[in-house]
Amino acid sequence: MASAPEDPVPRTPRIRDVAARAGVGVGTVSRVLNDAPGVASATRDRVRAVMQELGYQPSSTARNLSLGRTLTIGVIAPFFTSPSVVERLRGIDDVFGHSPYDLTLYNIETPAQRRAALRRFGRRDRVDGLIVISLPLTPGELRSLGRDGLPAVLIDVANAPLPHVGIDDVGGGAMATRHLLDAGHRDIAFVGDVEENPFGFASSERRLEGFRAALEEAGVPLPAAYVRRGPFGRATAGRLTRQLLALRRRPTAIFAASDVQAFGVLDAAARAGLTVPDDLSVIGFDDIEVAEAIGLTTVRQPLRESGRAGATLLLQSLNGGPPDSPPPLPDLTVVRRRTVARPA
Amino acid sequence: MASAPEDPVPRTPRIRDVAARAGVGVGTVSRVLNDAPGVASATRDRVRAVMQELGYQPSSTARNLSLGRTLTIGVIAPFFTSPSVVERLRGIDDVFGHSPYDLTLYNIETPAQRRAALRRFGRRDRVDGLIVISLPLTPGELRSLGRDGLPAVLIDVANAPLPHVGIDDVGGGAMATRHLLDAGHRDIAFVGDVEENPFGFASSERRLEGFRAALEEAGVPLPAAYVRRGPFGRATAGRLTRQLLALRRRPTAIFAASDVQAFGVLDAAARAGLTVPDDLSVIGFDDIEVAEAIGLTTVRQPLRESGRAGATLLLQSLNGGPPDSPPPLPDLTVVRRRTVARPA
DNA sequence: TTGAAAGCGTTACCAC
DNA sequence: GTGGTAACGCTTTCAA
Repeated sequence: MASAPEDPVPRTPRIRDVAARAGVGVGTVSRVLNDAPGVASATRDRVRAVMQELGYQPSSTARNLSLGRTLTIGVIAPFFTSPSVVERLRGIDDVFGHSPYDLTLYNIETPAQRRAALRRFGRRDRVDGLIVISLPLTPGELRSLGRDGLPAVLIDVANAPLPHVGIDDVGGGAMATRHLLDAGHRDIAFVGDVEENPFGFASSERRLEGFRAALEEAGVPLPAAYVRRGPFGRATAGRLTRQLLALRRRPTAIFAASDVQAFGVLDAAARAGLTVPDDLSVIGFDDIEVAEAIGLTTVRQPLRESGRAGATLLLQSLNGGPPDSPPPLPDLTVVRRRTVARPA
Repeated sequence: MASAPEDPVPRTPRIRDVAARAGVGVGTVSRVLNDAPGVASATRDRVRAVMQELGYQPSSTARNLSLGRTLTIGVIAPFFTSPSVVERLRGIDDVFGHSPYDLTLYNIETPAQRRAALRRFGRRDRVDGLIVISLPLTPGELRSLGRDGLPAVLIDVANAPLPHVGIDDVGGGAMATRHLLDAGHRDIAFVGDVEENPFGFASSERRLEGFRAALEEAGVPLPAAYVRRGPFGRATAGRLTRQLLALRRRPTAIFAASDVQAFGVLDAAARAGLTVPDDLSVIGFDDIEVAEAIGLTTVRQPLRESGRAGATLLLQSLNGGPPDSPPPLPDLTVVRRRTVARPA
């Protein structure tokens, strides 16, 4: 039998449908919805039953508008599929995965995306909080964040008056360098990121700073040609390494500013017919998951923990907590594997 | 000089502030905002100037409520940091990264999270569309999606009346098996996922099906003990492999249902003092990025492309397009590297 | 070309 | 305890 014309068109029910059907006001339904006190338990049950019957689900958009919050956290990260970022994301999810907050990801691969993301997120009403990974903010960006009072935390960045979590890149760079020095190397080169890049990555430069300092402290000279920088990536690192290996006085060891770049160094060494670590020692930075499989000696930094720490910090300020100091991260350590040996 | 008491408290401007200041109605401002026709260009310019001056940014929540859309896409995936999922996410971002849509990620690691995610997202007003990766939906879940008419696409799942993109896992399993057969192996074992798991992964079983078929076709017997299944993961795969290697008649080759599991097989082989591929051949499935570094022979499936295809499909239906057939994916291929050889 | 006003679906305040 | 109603900030229709 076809439905009679007076049948109401079935549409997703609103709060007032529930109210009408239960014979109460919308206010009461809202109270039931939010487990607010001041509703007779008989009424509460009746309303609940109607909700069930109608399959009612509140509109989160409307709730957001009314409450002025969105229950979502924005995460801005460059190249979110790169291993180190994925690890940090995992840490963030450790914290927010069980919270009522959703995570909206914003991947940055071009300066235009960066601007778009900060414009879109830099507004209190789209997200309740912001986590920025490895992207130093400009003064202007900071200002616009501050204006809306958007809670934000920075991971792997320290250039700001915002709470942040990071590691001692300078110390880590020195640590890697000393490991090479201790193995007896004196001709040590560096492969890292370009100084000025559209994203403003800075960790490579800080690690280089530690590298220089450790060398100087040990009284080991550093030829200018031993410092090679290029756009982040495995392939680029390989190219830079080829230049290094073509030098008259070839380095016996290379410090790469990241594991991904270290893999590029390894590629180039293999292509040049060099055996690692006999002919060339290599040390990386990060200790991403693959590093173990490859046997890469590297400086381990607590990636996942950094995500967790940043997320925890944000959650605190979301809960109106005081700007707590960031929870301490595990120390950097050199993980000895199979790519560093004494020079021939 | 302190600001006079009559100074308005600086708060983020609303549309009516712009309207008041520009001496127009909010309707006009809205029209300017949306580049709608019917505004004198002088008025338009004036309004634009005021927006600039006030640093006005429209509230997306309010706009969403009014328009009945959210400009966000929900992505539900198990273990979103696992390499194959990350690759698919990358494909999804290829498509949506330049669209006005935001991507909200929902990571599923427990059955409770699964329920929570589908409840939260299975509602038209939280997201405009849904992408589900590697998670077969129950009839009930499908029904609730259908009711709200939420556009959804499935990746790596094919159990539903919803548009989906996937590969021929059965064929891929057979392909891997034939590669081993062609190398001369006759004692071939399988390491994969448990049949019944809380997430309902099914690709492992389908690959096993292809495995069985290829063996049967070649007239090669398959001892029951040669099929080992356990919870997904590298460590588990290692344990299963140890059991396999302890068998009286040890297999000379192992087909792992995924690369991650193949790494577990490799781990176990190394621990047992076996050389790969001399003592044991291993083939995986997926061809995740690490596979190349490790030299793992494997079946390549187009992971990133699958994400792109799924996202494209969703974008089409979001734009009110017809339920187009999914764009064709590249074929599966066996990538020969260093873990398969003739049996001793 | 423009302004006023009625939605969009909640929450929260104020009476009763 | 409960119902009515004014926000929340925008879009869109209807008149002028």
